Amino acid sequence: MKSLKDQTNRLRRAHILEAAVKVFAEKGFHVATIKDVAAEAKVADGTIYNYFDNKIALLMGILYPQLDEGVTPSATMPLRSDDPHAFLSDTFARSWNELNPKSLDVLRIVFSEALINPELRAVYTERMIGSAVEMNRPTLRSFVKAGSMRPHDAELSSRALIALVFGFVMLRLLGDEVTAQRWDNFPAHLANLLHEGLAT
Amino acid sequence: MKSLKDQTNRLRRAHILEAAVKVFAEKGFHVATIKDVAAEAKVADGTIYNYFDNKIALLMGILYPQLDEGVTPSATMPLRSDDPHAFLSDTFARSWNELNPKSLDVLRIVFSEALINPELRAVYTERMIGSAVEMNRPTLRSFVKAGSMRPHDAELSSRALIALVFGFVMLRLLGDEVTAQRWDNFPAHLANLLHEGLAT
Amino acid sequence: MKSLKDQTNRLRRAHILEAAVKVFAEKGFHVATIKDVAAEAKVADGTIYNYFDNKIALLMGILYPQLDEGVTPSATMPLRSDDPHAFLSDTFARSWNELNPKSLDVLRIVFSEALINPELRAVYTERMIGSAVEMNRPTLRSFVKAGSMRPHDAELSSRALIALVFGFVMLRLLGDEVTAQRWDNFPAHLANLLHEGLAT
Amino acid sequence: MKSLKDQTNRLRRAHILEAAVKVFAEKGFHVATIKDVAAEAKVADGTIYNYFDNKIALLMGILYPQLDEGVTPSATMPLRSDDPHAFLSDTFARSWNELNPKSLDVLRIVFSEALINPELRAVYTERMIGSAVEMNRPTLRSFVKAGSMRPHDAELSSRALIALVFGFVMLRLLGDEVTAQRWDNFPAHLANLLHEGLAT
DNA sequence: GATGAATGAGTCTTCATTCAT
DNA sequence: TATGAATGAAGACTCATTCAT
Repeated sequence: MKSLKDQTNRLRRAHILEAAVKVFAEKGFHVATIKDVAAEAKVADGTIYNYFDNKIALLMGILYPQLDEGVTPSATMPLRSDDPHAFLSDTFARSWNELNPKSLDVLRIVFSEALINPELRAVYTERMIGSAVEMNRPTLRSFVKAGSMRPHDAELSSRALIALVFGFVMLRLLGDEVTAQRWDNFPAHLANLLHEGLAT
Repeated sequence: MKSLKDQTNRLRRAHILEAAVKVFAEKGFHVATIKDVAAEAKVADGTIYNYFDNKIALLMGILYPQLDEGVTPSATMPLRSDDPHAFLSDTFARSWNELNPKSLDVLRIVFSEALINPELRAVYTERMIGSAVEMNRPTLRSFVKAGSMRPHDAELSSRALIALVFGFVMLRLLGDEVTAQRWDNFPAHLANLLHEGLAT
Repeated sequence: MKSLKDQTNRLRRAHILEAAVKVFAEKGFHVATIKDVAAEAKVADGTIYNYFDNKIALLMGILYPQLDEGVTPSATMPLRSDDPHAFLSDTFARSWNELNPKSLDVLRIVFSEALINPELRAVYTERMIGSAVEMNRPTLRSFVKAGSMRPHDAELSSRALIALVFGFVMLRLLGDEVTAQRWDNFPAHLANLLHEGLAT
Repeated sequence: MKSLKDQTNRLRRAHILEAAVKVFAEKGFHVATIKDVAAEAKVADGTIYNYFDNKIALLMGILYPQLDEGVTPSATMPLRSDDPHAFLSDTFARSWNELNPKSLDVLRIVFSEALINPELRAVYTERMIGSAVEMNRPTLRSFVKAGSMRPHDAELSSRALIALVFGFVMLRLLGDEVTAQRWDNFPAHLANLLHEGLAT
């Protein structure tokens, strides 16, 4: 019984969150109204307040699952750490794999808001960037140590990997057409670029 | 006489815009109020409307000078295009040179707003990304043609260069501490990274 | 169920309109504030916007029922058209019958606003004056044709009838005391005046 | 010297008033702004305040000359009081003579404002209606006494005369086309109508 | 729990008025 | 005296939130 209620509750909550993601991504958190979200979710305004304390709680509800997963999560995709090129390939492939339309909508909301909301920024940066760095830096260091990568500052390079992903996300979210059209070509291209360099 | 009034007018306009940049960067365009901007500029609310039609005109006033310059502008910094490594160094150096605190504030505002405002996005993307690509792609292609870079898709690589810059801007704006602390190390590091690659 | 909500809705709407009539008549449309109307209706400011799009919609809400009726409407009062004197008596009696305090308030608002608002003027004039003329002119003509009135230009006379009514409305609205005190004597007096003339 | 200054002062004042009449008649007193009037008069906003205390003083400046004259003034047009029909003719002719475009503009402003402004209404009614009645009633009474008019309540008839004029002013101001087109036919028509009546 | 009308604090914007030049 | 920029009070309108049904 409790389980059934719980189930329904969870579903309705998720349903509202999904509507919120859509609406916030389209209009922005501040411009979108609770009425907009309610209309999208096909519930009454007041109903939303049965599942979320207030408008900001909606935003957090969108943000936190994302935080729980990290930006390069999913045990579903393995990450080979034995070979530098494979590692780079896997890193980008994983990120690209995560970047489906839904998560891009979420990133649109999160980026837009985190840029100007210090609290959100603090939470997000620590979790997302932190966990991404923790994932890359040790591996890069181990490659250098093992002599399979040339000596370089892994702290900086790990940031470069993240920056590349963030940068491409921005290019997509800002509507760059080439980025969108050739989206699937980038993981391999970037892996090569970083592994081989541009020099002859 | 006309010149004097014009001068004062320009100065006051610029003064208000500066206040707006500060306030919008701190609170975000939608959360910041005209009263906030007026207080920061130490003028009355109504005075702002002597210089700008409405709140959105303030945003555009911030945005357009930026657009006029492009993201990698400044005839002040030359860009050597004879040598691949020099070109990459100059490219990043130039971008980093542009990214002073004031322009980062502007980017904070523009990114945050462009992510959720299609019109702004259209203008910004076309101008900023477009002009940046026009700057990189032909040079990359000429290097490949001349045999001083290994063959690669310049369309993709030019996006990668821009994505790196955008990505690092995001890392800074999102408050990543390492990025801030080691900010000045990145241009050289990135130039090397892209030129030599990580392979041994 | 729908009927109940509809009913409440209509009632509240009418209640707000009534308050608006009172307030607009007292202060004038432009001087009266939404807060004034809300206070008179004993609702919050925002509530008014649940029933009317904006302040002008309130004005139109006041105006349109009036327009639907015409200035000399009401099937309740018959208008004898067999005898000239009876016709004149009925015409004025009818108008006077319409001119209760509530409709005088409405006329105060409409006249004041229509004098300086071309759109309102166009709508009002066409409907109100037009329908009044359509009512008088044919009858006057038929009386002339039948020989029960002396020959005269019915186009001009029909305007004179309307002008008399409008003029007395103005005298009342402008606060002329004699007009107010002897209000009920005018229909008969005017009918005689126009029928017999002043000549001996 | 003083006379010269005085002269200039008077002229400028009149110039501003003229602009105010035009602007107020077009937009209405409350909708028109001081800036509108200043633009029409081709002076700066502040200049108006050198000649008038505030916006309401402008309105009064428009109104008072009107009051000083009364609505049926002008010693220029004689009013024959020996013969009923001549008297009626002269009365309407005089009124019509006063109703030039400029004074109609003034009446548009005054009527619109007096309808909703009790103070203005009090002043206006007392002066305008009062003086008009003083002009008609005694003459009507004398005609009755002399037997050149049939017995009737002169108090009511004098109001009817005024109401007719006011009513036709309203018909014009509200944009009735027939009234405008046949404007000059009304004085004679109305004099006949009231003198002879409509009866055969 | 769901609903959606009511609320009223908060915002943008206007404009009469002032006053330094 | 003329000017017109600065002022800030005031008003239309929005919308997150509450709560009676």
